[in-house]
Amino acid sequence: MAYITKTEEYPARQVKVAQFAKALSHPARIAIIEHLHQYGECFCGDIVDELPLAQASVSQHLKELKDAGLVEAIEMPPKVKYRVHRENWKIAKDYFCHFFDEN
Amino acid sequence: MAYITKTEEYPARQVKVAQFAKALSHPARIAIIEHLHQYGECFCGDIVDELPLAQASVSQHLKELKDAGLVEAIEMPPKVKYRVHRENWKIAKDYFCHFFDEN
DNA sequence: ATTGTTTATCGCAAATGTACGATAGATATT
DNA sequence: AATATCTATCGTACATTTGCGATAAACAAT
Repeated sequence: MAYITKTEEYPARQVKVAQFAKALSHPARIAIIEHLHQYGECFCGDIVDELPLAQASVSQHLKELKDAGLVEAIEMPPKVKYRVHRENWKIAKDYFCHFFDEN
Repeated sequence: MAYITKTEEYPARQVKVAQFAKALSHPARIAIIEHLHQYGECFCGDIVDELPLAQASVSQHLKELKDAGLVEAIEMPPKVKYRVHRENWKIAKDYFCHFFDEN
Protein backbone atom coordinates (compact mmCIF):
# COMPACT_ATOMS: atom_id res chain seq x y z
CA MET A 1 0.00 0.00 0.00
CA ALA A 2 2.74 2.42 0.99
CA TYR A 3 4.80 1.73 -2.07
CA ILE A 4 2.50 2.48 -4.96
CA THR A 5 3.63 5.38 -7.07
CA LYS A 6 2.59 8.65 -5.48
CA THR A 7 2.28 10.96 -8.44
CA GLU A 8 1.85 13.93 -6.13
CA GLU A 9 5.49 13.52 -5.19
CA TYR A 10 6.61 14.41 -8.69
CA PRO A 11 6.23 17.67 -10.64
CA ALA A 12 3.01 17.67 -12.66
CA ARG A 13 4.91 18.04 -15.92
CA GLN A 14 6.95 14.91 -15.25
CA VAL A 15 3.78 13.01 -14.44
CA LYS A 16 2.18 14.19 -17.69
CA VAL A 17 5.11 13.13 -19.83
CA ALA A 18 5.14 9.74 -18.12
CA GLN A 19 1.39 9.33 -18.67
CA PHE A 20 1.61 10.06 -22.38
CA ALA A 21 4.62 7.78 -22.66
CA LYS A 22 2.69 5.04 -20.94
CA ALA A 23 -0.18 5.39 -23.40
CA LEU A 24 2.36 4.92 -26.21
CA SER A 25 4.23 2.05 -24.56
CA HIS A 26 2.65 -0.77 -26.55
CA PRO A 27 3.27 -1.50 -30.25
CA ALA A 28 -0.44 -2.07 -30.84
CA ARG A 29 -1.21 1.44 -29.62
CA ILE A 30 1.52 2.92 -31.80
CA ALA A 31 0.04 1.01 -34.72
CA ILE A 32 -3.46 2.30 -33.92
CA ILE A 33 -2.29 5.91 -33.74
CA GLU A 34 -0.43 5.62 -37.03
CA HIS A 35 -3.37 3.94 -38.70
CA LEU A 36 -5.69 6.69 -37.53
CA HIS A 37 -3.30 9.35 -38.75
CA GLN A 38 -2.96 7.65 -42.09
CA TYR A 39 -6.68 7.24 -42.69
CA GLY A 40 -7.91 10.27 -40.81
CA GLU A 41 -10.61 8.31 -39.06
CA CYS A 42 -11.90 4.78 -39.08
CA PHE A 43 -14.15 2.28 -37.41
CA CYS A 44 -13.12 0.05 -34.58
CA GLY A 45 -13.61 -2.94 -36.86
CA ASP A 46 -11.09 -1.60 -39.37
CA ILE A 47 -8.45 -1.54 -36.66
CA VAL A 48 -9.34 -5.03 -35.51
CA ASP A 49 -8.69 -6.20 -39.08
CA GLU A 50 -5.29 -4.49 -39.05
CA LEU A 51 -3.96 -5.88 -35.79
CA PRO A 52 -2.98 -9.38 -34.64
CA LEU A 53 -5.36 -9.11 -31.70
CA ALA A 54 -8.87 -10.13 -30.75
CA GLN A 55 -11.65 -7.57 -30.88
CA ALA A 56 -11.82 -7.33 -27.10
CA SER A 57 -8.12 -6.53 -26.90
CA VAL A 58 -8.30 -3.83 -29.54
CA SER A 59 -11.24 -2.29 -27.76
CA GLN A 60 -9.19 -2.25 -24.58
CA HIS A 61 -6.23 -0.53 -26.26
CA LEU A 62 -8.57 2.02 -27.79
CA LYS A 63 -9.97 2.72 -24.35
CA GLU A 64 -6.51 3.36 -22.99
CA LEU A 65 -5.72 5.78 -25.79
CA LYS A 66 -9.07 7.45 -25.21
CA ASP A 67 -8.47 7.69 -21.45
CA ALA A 68 -5.09 9.26 -22.13
CA GLY A 69 -6.89 11.79 -24.32
CA LEU A 70 -4.99 10.92 -27.48
CA VAL A 71 -7.99 9.51 -29.31
CA GLU A 72 -11.69 10.37 -29.50
CA ALA A 73 -14.69 8.26 -30.37
CA ILE A 74 -17.68 9.25 -32.51
CA GLU A 75 -20.73 7.06 -32.05
CA MET A 76 -22.34 5.92 -35.31
CA PRO A 77 -24.47 3.04 -34.11
CA PRO A 78 -23.86 0.28 -34.22
CA LYS A 79 -20.36 1.34 -35.28
CA VAL A 80 -17.94 3.67 -33.55
CA LYS A 81 -15.62 5.89 -35.47
CA TYR A 82 -12.25 6.74 -33.97
CA ARG A 83 -9.82 9.54 -34.70
CA VAL A 84 -6.86 11.26 -33.13
CA HIS A 85 -7.80 13.99 -30.70
CA ARG A 86 -6.06 16.91 -32.39
CA GLU A 87 -5.71 19.37 -29.53
CA ASN A 88 -4.47 16.76 -27.11
CA TRP A 89 -2.15 15.31 -29.70
CA LYS A 90 -0.62 18.77 -30.05
CA ILE A 91 -0.28 18.99 -26.29
CA ALA A 92 1.43 15.61 -26.11
CA LYS A 93 3.72 16.58 -28.96
CA ASP A 94 4.68 19.78 -27.16
CA TYR A 95 5.41 17.88 -23.96
CA PHE A 96 7.72 15.48 -25.77
CA CYS A 97 9.38 18.14 -27.93
CA HIS A 98 10.08 20.16 -24.82
CA PHE A 99 11.33 17.09 -22.98
CA PHE A 100 13.69 16.10 -25.77
CA ASP A 101 14.81 19.61 -26.71
CA GLU A 102 15.60 20.79 -23.22
CA ASN A 103 17.47 17.56 -22.92
CA MET B 1 1.08 -18.34 -23.23
CA ALA B 2 -0.52 -17.64 -26.59
CA TYR B 3 -1.56 -14.18 -25.56
CA ILE B 4 1.68 -12.45 -24.69
CA THR B 5 2.64 -9.62 -27.00
CA LYS B 6 4.36 -10.92 -30.10
CA THR B 7 6.59 -8.03 -31.09
CA GLU B 8 7.50 -9.78 -34.33
CA GLU B 9 3.97 -9.13 -35.50
CA TYR B 10 4.56 -5.40 -35.54
CA PRO B 11 6.91 -3.31 -37.68
CA ALA B 12 10.30 -2.89 -35.98
CA ARG B 13 9.92 0.88 -35.88
CA GLN B 14 6.64 0.65 -33.98
CA VAL B 15 8.24 -1.74 -31.51
CA LYS B 16 11.15 0.65 -31.01
CA VAL B 17 8.94 3.65 -30.34
CA ALA B 18 6.90 1.60 -27.89
CA GLN B 19 10.06 0.42 -26.11
CA PHE B 20 11.41 3.92 -25.67
CA ALA B 21 7.99 5.10 -24.54
CA LYS B 22 7.89 2.31 -21.99
CA ALA B 23 11.26 3.34 -20.60
CA LEU B 24 9.85 6.84 -20.13
CA SER B 25 6.51 5.73 -18.72
CA HIS B 26 7.26 6.37 -15.06
CA PRO B 27 7.64 9.80 -13.42
CA ALA B 28 10.71 8.64 -11.50
CA ARG B 29 12.47 7.79 -14.74
CA ILE B 30 11.52 11.14 -16.27
CA ALA B 31 12.91 12.80 -13.15
CA ILE B 32 16.13 10.79 -13.40
CA ILE B 33 16.66 11.73 -17.05
CA GLU B 34 16.04 15.40 -16.35
CA HIS B 35 18.34 15.36 -13.35
CA LEU B 36 21.09 13.78 -15.41
CA HIS B 37 20.62 16.31 -18.16
CA GLN B 38 20.69 19.15 -15.69
CA TYR B 39 23.83 18.04 -13.89
CA GLY B 40 25.56 16.32 -16.78
CA GLU B 41 26.42 13.30 -14.72
CA CYS B 42 25.98 12.19 -11.16
CA PHE B 43 26.27 9.33 -8.74
CA CYS B 44 23.50 6.89 -8.01
CA GLY B 45 23.38 8.23 -4.46
CA ASP B 46 22.66 11.76 -5.67
CA ILE B 47 19.59 10.48 -7.47
CA VAL B 48 18.46 8.51 -4.44
CA ASP B 49 18.56 11.77 -2.47
CA GLU B 50 16.43 13.47 -5.12
CA LEU B 51 13.65 10.92 -5.37
CA PRO B 52 10.95 9.75 -2.96
CA LEU B 53 12.09 6.16 -3.35
CA ALA B 54 14.29 3.63 -1.60
CA GLN B 55 17.79 2.99 -2.91
CA ALA B 56 16.79 -0.40 -4.27
CA SER B 57 13.97 1.12 -6.28
CA VAL B 58 16.15 3.86 -7.76
CA SER B 59 18.71 1.25 -8.73
CA GLN B 60 15.96 -0.67 -10.47
CA HIS B 61 14.75 2.36 -12.44
CA LEU B 62 18.34 3.13 -13.43
CA LYS B 63 18.70 -0.41 -14.68
CA GLU B 64 15.62 -0.05 -16.83
CA LEU B 65 16.90 3.16 -18.36
CA LYS B 66 20.26 1.50 -18.92
CA ASP B 67 18.63 -1.57 -20.51
CA ALA B 68 16.67 0.73 -22.81
CA GLY B 69 19.98 2.32 -23.77
CA LEU B 70 19.04 5.80 -22.62
CA VAL B 71 21.56 5.94 -19.79
CA GLU B 72 25.09 4.67 -19.27
CA ALA B 73 27.01 3.82 -16.12
CA ILE B 74 30.64 4.62 -15.34
CA GLU B 75 32.12 2.54 -12.53
CA MET B 76 34.05 4.56 -9.96
CA PRO B 77 34.23 2.11 -7.11
CA PRO B 78 32.55 2.02 -4.82
CA LYS B 79 30.42 4.64 -6.55
CA VAL B 80 28.80 4.52 -9.96
CA LYS B 81 28.42 7.59 -12.08
CA TYR B 82 25.46 7.82 -14.44
CA ARG B 83 24.86 9.95 -17.47
CA VAL B 84 22.59 10.11 -20.48
CA HIS B 85 23.76 7.98 -23.38
CA ARG B 86 24.09 10.70 -26.01
CA GLU B 87 23.93 8.70 -29.23
CA ASN B 88 20.98 6.64 -28.09
CA TRP B 89 19.25 9.70 -26.73
CA LYS B 90 19.53 11.23 -30.19
CA ILE B 91 18.13 8.06 -31.71
CA ALA B 92 15.17 8.07 -29.33
CA LYS B 93 14.59 11.74 -30.02
CA ASP B 94 14.56 11.07 -33.76
CA TYR B 95 12.07 8.23 -33.33
CA PHE B 96 9.71 10.44 -31.39
CA CYS B 97 10.16 13.49 -33.60
CA HIS B 98 9.42 11.36 -36.62
CA PHE B 99 6.45 9.76 -34.90
CA PHE B 100 4.95 13.10 -33.90
CA ASP B 101 5.81 14.98 -37.07
CA GLU B 102 4.50 12.41 -39.49
CA ASN B 103 1.44 12.45 -37.33
C1' DA C 1 42.15 -7.40 9.08
C1' DT C 2 38.23 -4.75 10.25
C1' DT C 3 35.03 -1.32 9.26
C1' DG C 4 32.39 1.89 6.53
C1' DT C 5 30.47 3.31 2.09
C1' DT C 6 28.13 2.56 -2.07
C1' DT C 7 25.42 0.06 -5.30
C1' DA C 8 23.32 -4.21 -7.37
C1' DT C 9 20.66 -7.99 -6.71
C1' DC C 10 17.51 -11.34 -4.37
C1' DG C 11 13.14 -12.42 -2.60
C1' DC C 12 8.81 -11.14 -1.66
C1' DA C 13 4.10 -8.75 -1.91
C1' DA C 14 0.84 -6.00 -4.18
C1' DA C 15 -0.69 -3.59 -8.20
C1' DT C 16 -1.12 -3.18 -12.96
C1' DG C 17 -1.04 -4.70 -17.77
C1' DT C 18 -2.18 -7.86 -21.52
C1' DA C 19 -4.94 -11.12 -23.78
C1' DC C 20 -8.99 -13.76 -24.66
C1' DG C 21 -13.86 -15.77 -24.84
C1' DA C 22 -18.36 -14.82 -23.66
C1' DT C 23 -21.90 -11.85 -23.37
C1' DA C 24 -24.67 -7.63 -23.12
C1' DG C 25 -26.44 -3.55 -25.32
C1' DA C 26 -27.58 -0.81 -29.18
C1' DT C 27 -29.31 -0.38 -33.62
C1' DA C 28 -29.95 -1.68 -38.32
C1' DT C 29 -32.24 -5.13 -41.47
C1' DT C 30 -35.43 -8.37 -42.64
C1' DA D 1 -40.79 -9.52 -33.81
C1' DA D 2 -36.73 -11.86 -35.08
C1' DT D 3 -32.11 -11.66 -36.70
C1' DA D 4 -27.61 -9.87 -37.81
C1' DT D 5 -23.88 -6.58 -36.95
C1' DC D 6 -20.85 -4.02 -34.18
C1' DT D 7 -18.53 -2.61 -29.98
C1' DA D 8 -17.92 -2.34 -24.85
C1' DT D 9 -17.52 -4.69 -20.83
C1' DC D 10 -17.15 -8.66 -17.62
C1' DG D 11 -14.59 -12.34 -15.87
C1' DT D 12 -10.53 -14.89 -15.91
C1' DA D 13 -5.65 -16.26 -16.42
C1' DC D 14 -1.08 -15.14 -16.53
C1' DA D 15 2.88 -11.83 -17.00
C1' DT D 16 5.03 -7.76 -15.80
C1' DT D 17 5.89 -3.74 -13.02
C1' DT D 18 6.63 -1.41 -8.83
C1' DG D 19 8.18 -1.11 -4.31
C1' DC D 20 10.79 -2.43 -0.27
C1' DG D 21 14.05 -4.66 3.16
C1' DA D 22 17.85 -7.51 3.44
C1' DT D 23 21.98 -8.84 1.85
C1' DA D 24 25.98 -9.47 -1.16
C1' DA D 25 29.82 -7.57 -3.63
C1' DA D 26 33.41 -4.33 -4.29
C1' DC D 27 36.31 -1.25 -2.77
C1' DA D 28 38.35 2.64 0.50
C1' DA D 29 39.85 3.92 4.86
C1' DT D 30 41.38 2.91 9.14
